[in-house]
Amino acid sequence: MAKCGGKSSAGARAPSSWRKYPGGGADAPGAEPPHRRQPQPAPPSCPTPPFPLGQTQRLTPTLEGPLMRLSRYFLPVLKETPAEAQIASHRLMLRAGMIKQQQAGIYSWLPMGFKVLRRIEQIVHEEQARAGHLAIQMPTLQSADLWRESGRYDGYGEEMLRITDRQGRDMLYSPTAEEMVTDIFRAHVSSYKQLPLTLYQIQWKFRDEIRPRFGVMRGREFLMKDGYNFDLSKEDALHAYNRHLVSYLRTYERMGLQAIPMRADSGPIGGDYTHEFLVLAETGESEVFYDSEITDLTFGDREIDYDDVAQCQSVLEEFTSRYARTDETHDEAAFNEVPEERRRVARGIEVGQIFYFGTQYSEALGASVQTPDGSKVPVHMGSHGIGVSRLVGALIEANHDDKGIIWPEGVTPFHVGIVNLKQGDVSCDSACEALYRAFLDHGLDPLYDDREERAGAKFATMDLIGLPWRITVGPRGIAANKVELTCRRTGESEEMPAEEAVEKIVGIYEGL
RNA sequence: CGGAGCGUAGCGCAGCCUGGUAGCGCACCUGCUUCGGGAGCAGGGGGUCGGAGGUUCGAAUCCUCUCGCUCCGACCA
Repeated sequence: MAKCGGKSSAGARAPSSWRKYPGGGADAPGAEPPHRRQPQPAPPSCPTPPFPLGQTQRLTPTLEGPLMRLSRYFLPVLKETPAEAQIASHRLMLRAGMIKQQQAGIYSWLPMGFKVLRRIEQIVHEEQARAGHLAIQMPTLQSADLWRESGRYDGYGEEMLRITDRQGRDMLYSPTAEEMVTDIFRAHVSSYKQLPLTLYQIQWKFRDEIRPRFGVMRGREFLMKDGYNFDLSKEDALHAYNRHLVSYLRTYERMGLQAIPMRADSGPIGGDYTHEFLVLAETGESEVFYDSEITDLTFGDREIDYDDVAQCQSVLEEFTSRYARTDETHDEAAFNEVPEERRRVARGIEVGQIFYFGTQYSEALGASVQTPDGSKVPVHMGSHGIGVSRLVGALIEANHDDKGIIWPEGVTPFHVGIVNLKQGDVSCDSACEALYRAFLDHGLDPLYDDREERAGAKFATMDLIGLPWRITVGPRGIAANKVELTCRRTGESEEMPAEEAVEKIVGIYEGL
């Protein structure tokens, strides 16, 4: 995204264009339809669809249904830790068979890792839709000419991967997309009446880092949600800025993460108009300084009207009123005004960033609109990024123990693991099958460990891959009509009838 | 880009210094036993020793070049 000088920040990547957003992704169940301008009254005689809307986009059974049995799945777990992995998330992602490194900073995503990536994407899409933003998809390969127009082709430096095609045309693998989205805008928008507009995509990016490390946390190829707002005035653009801050708070919280907005380095632009979102973690790359009161703030289930300027402003003020800065912008004097017992110095992982940068690109690329008085003005813009692939690493950094990953319910690749302790035993097998089908019927993703393995191996695998809930089915319990429900995070177990366990798990996920 | 290190079976490693035609653990395959926290025994399959060139009767081992990866620093979503 675009600090003005051309360096950018924010980031992560997401799987690409073929990924399906059933029902349009945006209107996920529970998400209000995106009313960007005026609410549209429903067409009077809209026929009732033959199936309940929203249901089709629940999970992905069509893609993976038959493969949720571990015996048929592809989950290449490792007992030993590959030598190159230094930090917990990298180690655990390799051991849990989520990723495979292909080159320095470039990874393949194996089924379970890819599933987590898609869960994160789904949340991002739903929250973007809620804020009224529109999903698009731009190419990863872009023409150098567009970047010459903005002046960034020569300015960007070695981080940009430059490619030449067979005709000798200069191209590049996009590290960010201000130029291209502005090109789209200028081609199709010419009136203030078409504003405000916010377009975003979830797309793979490439930055040729000198030294990739920490697995997907600092790769060269990464999946990122990058969004761009177009507004008539600075005032409107600052509302877009606030709106993004609010929607980002919601987005991270749904993933089970606390990401603290911190005043960031705005580069040559100056001003307060950029915030980074940091997840506190020992392995974070940034040193952060904050008032401990900031970590008590949660978004909760408060109602937000994203068109309400005052409300978005007040949320921003609430979440940015305490001292919270990275080492880039740290101000020792201001920090010292925080009561000593509340001063915290820690480390954080940057999982997102928002900017307002004004008319830098709209002027360079000629993106302007006509105002009511007939004059032509360049639009005010901002850009915003969420590091989707990086978030997978950050989530694990923030949620693991010595046995493995502990997924928050919001992003877990499978909602529940079913462990059959005695494969081949008729009563155990049928109890597991019944559980498995019951979860599928409720729209949940179960992972059924039906392998011919010993109990210890199955437990170790479940602990490693970190599903939040495990149901253990053994001959002992089945004789008493009981299964065991275990919480991965606390390790607590409880015996209960299978139906009750299903009910409990379903209840937990319905409450999300 | 500066400094350091490593490439030997899918993974983790030994062998290299002191050249003699490759080994261990895990994983994998077969059988038997075992079966609520990564089982035991027996048998078995799998390796252009990153690549190229050189020295030598002979190179995983010595020399040169090269490619890849990792770590520290600088940098960074």
